[in-house]
Amino acid sequence: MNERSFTFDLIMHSKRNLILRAAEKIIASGGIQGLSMQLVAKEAGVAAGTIYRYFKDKDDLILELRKDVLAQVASAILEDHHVGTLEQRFKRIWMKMHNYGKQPSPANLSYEQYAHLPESNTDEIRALEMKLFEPLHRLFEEGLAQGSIQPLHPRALYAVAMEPSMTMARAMRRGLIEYDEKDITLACDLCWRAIYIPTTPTN
Amino acid sequence: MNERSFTFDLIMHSKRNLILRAAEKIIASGGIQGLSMQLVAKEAGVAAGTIYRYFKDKDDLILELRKDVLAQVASAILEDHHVGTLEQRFKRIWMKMHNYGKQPSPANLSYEQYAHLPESNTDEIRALEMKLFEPLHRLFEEGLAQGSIQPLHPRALYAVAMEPSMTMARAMRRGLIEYDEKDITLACDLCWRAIYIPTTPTN
Amino acid sequence: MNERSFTFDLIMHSKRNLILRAAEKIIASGGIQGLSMQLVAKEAGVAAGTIYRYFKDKDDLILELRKDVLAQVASAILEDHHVGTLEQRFKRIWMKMHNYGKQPSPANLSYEQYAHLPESNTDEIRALEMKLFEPLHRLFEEGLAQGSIQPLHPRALYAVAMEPSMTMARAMRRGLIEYDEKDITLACDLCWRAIYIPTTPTN
Amino acid sequence: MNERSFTFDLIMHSKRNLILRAAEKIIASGGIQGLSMQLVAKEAGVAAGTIYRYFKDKDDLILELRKDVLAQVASAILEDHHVGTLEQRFKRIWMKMHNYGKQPSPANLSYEQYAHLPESNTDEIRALEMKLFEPLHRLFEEGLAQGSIQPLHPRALYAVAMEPSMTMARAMRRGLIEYDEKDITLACDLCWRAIYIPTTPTN
DNA sequence: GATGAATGAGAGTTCATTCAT
DNA sequence: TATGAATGAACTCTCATTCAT
Repeated sequence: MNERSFTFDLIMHSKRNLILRAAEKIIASGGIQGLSMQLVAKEAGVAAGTIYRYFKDKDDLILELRKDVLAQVASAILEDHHVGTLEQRFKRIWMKMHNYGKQPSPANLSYEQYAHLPESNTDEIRALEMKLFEPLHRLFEEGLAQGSIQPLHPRALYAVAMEPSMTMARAMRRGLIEYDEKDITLACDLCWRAIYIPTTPTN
Repeated sequence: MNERSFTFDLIMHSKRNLILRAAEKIIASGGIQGLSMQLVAKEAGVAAGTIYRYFKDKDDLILELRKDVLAQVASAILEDHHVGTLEQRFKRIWMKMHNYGKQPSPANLSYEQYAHLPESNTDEIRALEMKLFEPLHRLFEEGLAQGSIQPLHPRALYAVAMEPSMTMARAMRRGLIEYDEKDITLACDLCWRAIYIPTTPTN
Repeated sequence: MNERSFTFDLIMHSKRNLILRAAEKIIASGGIQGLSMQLVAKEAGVAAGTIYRYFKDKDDLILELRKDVLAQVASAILEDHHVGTLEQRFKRIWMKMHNYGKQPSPANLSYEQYAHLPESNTDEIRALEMKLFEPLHRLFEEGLAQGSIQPLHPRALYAVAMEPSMTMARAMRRGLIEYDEKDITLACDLCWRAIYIPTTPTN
Repeated sequence: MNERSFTFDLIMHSKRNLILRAAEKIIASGGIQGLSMQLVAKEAGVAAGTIYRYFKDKDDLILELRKDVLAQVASAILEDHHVGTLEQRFKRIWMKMHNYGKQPSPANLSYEQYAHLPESNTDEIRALEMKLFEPLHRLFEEGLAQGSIQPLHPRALYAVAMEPSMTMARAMRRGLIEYDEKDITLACDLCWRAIYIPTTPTN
């Protein structure tokens, strides 16, 4: 049964994955509006009916894709997140986020399509987000605990210091502007200093 | 011709506006996905065919609404933008943006639906954005000229110092968190200090 | 407004009727299973979408058709129902029902498709049935009141004395058997005598 | 070959039967419309493809089920059909039919789904019907031969005297009415007297 | 024999758009 | 100008049937 299960899982996973990747690609280029089940089927090289073996309906496909992409983003951004000082860790995440957000990959392009859907920021997504980005959350908590980060809610710290990374990446990707290495480094540093509280030597 | 034109314009404008407001409301509550021409017609109290007298097609309606909403946002945010010191002007805009972004008005709710549409960030929208937010742009340029603001492209300055205002507003509106007055003031101040360069006394 | 309403009603009614007749015809020849909205549209000579202006969905179309056909049957059967003695009235209805049930008209053929649908014998249909066949019901009630009909619930009287009329008609229509006039008259008479109580002369 | 054949037949028959019972149950609760091959497979605990080993296609499954159910009904109704006088035999069948028709068993509920399908009253079904209900047919023939039953075709006799039994049973099952024992007995007796010719003593 | 994943035609339904009034 | 009935292409989803395992 092991052998069979294993093969089964591989096939299962591969076809499911095929469909997710196809949907991701379509959303990346045409937005959620452009996502039709026929198109996904065609892009994935399966029959339309097959999609429904792996996903309950279109909404379910979108939800699962969202979770999948969220995991991709998190894993890309949080690589090596625990190495170094607080500042090093923060800046590494900032830069990885920036570099990830800059590229026009399907995963990244589709990512920003989900964020602003009304009604669809379900608890399930939020809980997953919480779980996946826990290291970032913890980084802020640590800083708060040792008094080296401004006393704000982690989400506010994220808004002030991290969101600019994505915003700038998006602007670059869209060709609104071109930054050189120096500018990025400066922006990253400014973000860090915005929330950092230098320990004042007593004397 | 004047008299007739005037009346005509009024009617024209009122009906066109009726349609835009209806579309705005629908997008605010159901997203762009939920926008159907029949629904707009019903909400606006006109016949479906009438919409096509004022807008070429659905895409045109959305584009025009986008421009309309952008103007609303700009005017709400940039009120009194030229009064006071650089810091006062910056903080006034930051707070207005935050307060505007917090409220669940149709204009605001529909606003974020447009931002991330692929393919549709046309030059036309960008040019309009440029024009409408010119005061903010000028504020940064002034600071750069007098050396009191970090040497970054205005768009980067916006990303670092302004975007957090909207991000926090959105989080509040969605009930992800609650900030009190003090937190907002602190966040606003941190954003300002992130890009501000204090003038060093010469001695 | 009268003029317009009138025209409107005519058009409204004519198109709605066109669709009902098309559906009736299709059900008559292929059963409810064979009823597809595309087919109805084609048969009625309208676009598929048009059906949805007049009927909420397929179920609604079927329900409305059912009501329509029920009314047709009732009016055909109950013509002149109040003329003559109890026996004459009973036998007239019996014969009309028989003659109606014999013919392979779309209305009649589709009629028997609805009767045995599970779950769909809604209160609405039952109430309509009650109302439309009220004269028959009253005929039984009269006979019961004057003691000239067997003391059974009207529905039982219907089952015993009327249903055979339809059953025989169906058998003829399906070519299972051929009756001549004499047989029908005999069967009709037997049905009447089955529920009739002769008034016994006192002496 | 005998031994193997026997086992084979048992298995064959048991699986085939499993499928028929599953289909019967599904039709009983959801009508023929609700019958899908995947549902039958699930209910029967076999794979979808397996059904096609025992039945050519869906139509064949329905046809075979129809025959199966017809046999069930006939055997339930005609039990002990040859015991007693003509009247006793008739009334026994009438009552059995009534009692069978009253119960909401899968077999009975699915039975009435087939009766009114157009196109499908095939000669095969008719021949089987003829064969299965032959005892009832013979009962009528006997009565006709000895002049104690009205001179009508057996099918007409069935319509006049037997069909009411089923019609009343259906009405009870559907909750349209409640009869007590006395009413049923009366109805049964009326049906019998409707076709019975008392032998007139000569002088 | 038995499985059940895969197929794809076809179902019901929606909706942007047109056009006679 | 304004209407809204009508259109029909395109949508999501189901399901009878097949076939490699």
